[in-house]
Amino acid sequence: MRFTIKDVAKKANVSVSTVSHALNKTRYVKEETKKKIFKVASELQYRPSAIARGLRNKSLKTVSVFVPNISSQFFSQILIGINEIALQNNYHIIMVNTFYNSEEEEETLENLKNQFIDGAILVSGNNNVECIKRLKKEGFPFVLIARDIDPDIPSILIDNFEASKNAVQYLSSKGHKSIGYVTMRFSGIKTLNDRFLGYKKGLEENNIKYDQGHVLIVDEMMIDEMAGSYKYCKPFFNNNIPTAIMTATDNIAAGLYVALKENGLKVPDDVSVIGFDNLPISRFLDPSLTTTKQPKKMMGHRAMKVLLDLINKKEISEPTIRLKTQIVERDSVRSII
Amino acid sequence: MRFTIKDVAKKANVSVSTVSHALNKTRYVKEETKKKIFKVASELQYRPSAIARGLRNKSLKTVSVFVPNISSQFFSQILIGINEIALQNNYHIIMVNTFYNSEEEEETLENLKNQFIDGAILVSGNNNVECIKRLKKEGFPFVLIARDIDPDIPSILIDNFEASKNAVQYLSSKGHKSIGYVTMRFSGIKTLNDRFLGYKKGLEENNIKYDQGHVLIVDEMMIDEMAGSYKYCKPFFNNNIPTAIMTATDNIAAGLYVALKENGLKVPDDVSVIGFDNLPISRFLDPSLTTTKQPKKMMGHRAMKVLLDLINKKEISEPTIRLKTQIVERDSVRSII
DNA sequence: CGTTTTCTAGAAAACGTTTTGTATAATTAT
DNA sequence: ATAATTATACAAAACGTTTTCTAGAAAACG
Repeated sequence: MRFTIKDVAKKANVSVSTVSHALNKTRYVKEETKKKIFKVASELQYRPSAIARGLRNKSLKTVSVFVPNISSQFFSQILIGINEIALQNNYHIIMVNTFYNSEEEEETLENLKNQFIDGAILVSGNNNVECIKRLKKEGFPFVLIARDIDPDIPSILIDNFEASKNAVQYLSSKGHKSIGYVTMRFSGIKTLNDRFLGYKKGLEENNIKYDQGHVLIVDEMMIDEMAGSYKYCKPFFNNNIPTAIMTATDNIAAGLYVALKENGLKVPDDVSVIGFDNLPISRFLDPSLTTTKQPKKMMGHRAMKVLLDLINKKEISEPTIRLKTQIVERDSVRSII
Repeated sequence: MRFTIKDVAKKANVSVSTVSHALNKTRYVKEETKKKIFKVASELQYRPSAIARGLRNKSLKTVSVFVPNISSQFFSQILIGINEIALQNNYHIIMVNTFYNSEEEEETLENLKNQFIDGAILVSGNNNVECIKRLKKEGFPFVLIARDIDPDIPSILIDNFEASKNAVQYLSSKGHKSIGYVTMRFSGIKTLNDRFLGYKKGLEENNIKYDQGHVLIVDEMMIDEMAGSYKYCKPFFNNNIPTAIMTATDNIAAGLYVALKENGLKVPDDVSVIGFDNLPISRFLDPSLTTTKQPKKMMGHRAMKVLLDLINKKEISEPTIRLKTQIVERDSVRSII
């Protein structure tokens, strides 16, 4: 059995409200009385019920985080960042793994909204623009990460177009004139679409002509990117090999690695590979993967901070925050100049 | 603004209790009235406050899951399993990432306990036996995964000793007579200790003498196993190489791979490697990693099911559940017979 | 000395549900 | 025809807090 504030009040011979005020320091309470209350509270190991407090204050100090697939390090790293700030502020995190299921995301969010959580962070993945605009209209506090929908909606982003273009530029500077691209289907996911557009723009700026035959856009890759990438890349890159291949994520690159290897192609001797994300594993692939770094933990930090501001009705200066990316050079790209 | 049960009652011209009974089907309500209530509820988009319900029912249908490091696929796969069963039962999950910080785990758990969550699942990692025994004594519902403390405490486990012994047996059957071992410091973590003992027993049973010089026990590897493994393995395996190396986890193997490579050693030509866990990435390492499979998702399933039983005060037949493991053969072990 | 502050603290309302206790009308059983 | 049951629905209590109202006593002020 747990003790309630009533038990403390009774044992300390004071009223419930005095206990509350003493413990929360919300009013004058005589030093002596205060001492007694603290003593009794500690004796009984009293811990206020978060639920009761939540009912009264209309807040459980809880937010939920929606991620498509916690097993991808891109999302888990973001989650770690979110978690750190949440912890500092005594907030709890309800984790929801959507597996890219838009409807379920919406349904769960609707259920939690205002009846449980103070706010939400939606990470990447789904494309339910309507739902998100509705949230915005309702004034429900939420932040997007890696989901680019509307500049007025608080979002933590990178410049995918620019970053992707830069990666092509990088490959070009290493002498590559035929550059392939592997991505998953981006039905309306702006993040992925921007990367693809950046790739094309990069080609253009470096006078490389776009070759449909070097581009692979894969369905059904979302949940298990590595496996999906492997499965579809293997036949695709059997012949007709560019000198370099860009991938939309590091996980895709990991699958590509195996496909290339099984096709008898060595990275980077036969073909260079550049990824995107800079996941922790990228350093441990063989060869270690050159990639574009996204500041994942920082994105989590910033998102949670903005969310707290929204919850506390502080002014947000700029809804959309764009963080810097950076190419991390490792061993998967060969100079062929 | 959100509507409450009162709003529904008023608009439907009935009492609050009738609304509650109609919606929850807990008492006779005339068909006609019922229809009206449902209609109004849907018009107002009424959703009962989980918090208010939680206060009344003393349950928010929420459990918390403590994992050491969500960025490791071992934990994220377990989490996915837990999540699936939780979702089916309309339970929410509060995720807590402990980073192997025992005190913080204890503190957070103490804060959540009985005042918020209905139960907890503690995954691996820490060694706070006292705290856990106390939980047990208090009758608080919780389940351990991969944390072997006491047969009376509900736990989902594998037989680490046996599995590890089998791995040695497997290597021996491939002709290996010198077998190294890499693990992290296991100050009281029985799981890891058992694996090590299994390794030693395996050597013994196969008439291989234990060689201290082939065993590396690393501190400070917990949070980032791959990086830690790499850092310590590189100098260690510079000379004095066994023909095969076992690692306590796949992540450690991934770090070892890079260390070996940088030392000019090829897997499996120069040295065979066998991991433990069968993480999704293991298939995509180069060469793909032979390893012992733990049924991670299933462990999550079972744990959550047992936890629900505990919460609902159902009888638990056998507190400790041991699941089967299995060696997954891939390309990192060479036969040298 | 009377009046205004300042300490001090209890009573009660409120948060939004669920559930128990009643109460009445309608139906069925005896 | 009367008693027992069934169908129906409202009022009120309870869950454990926080906060507002109210108010007495002590201290400061003029």
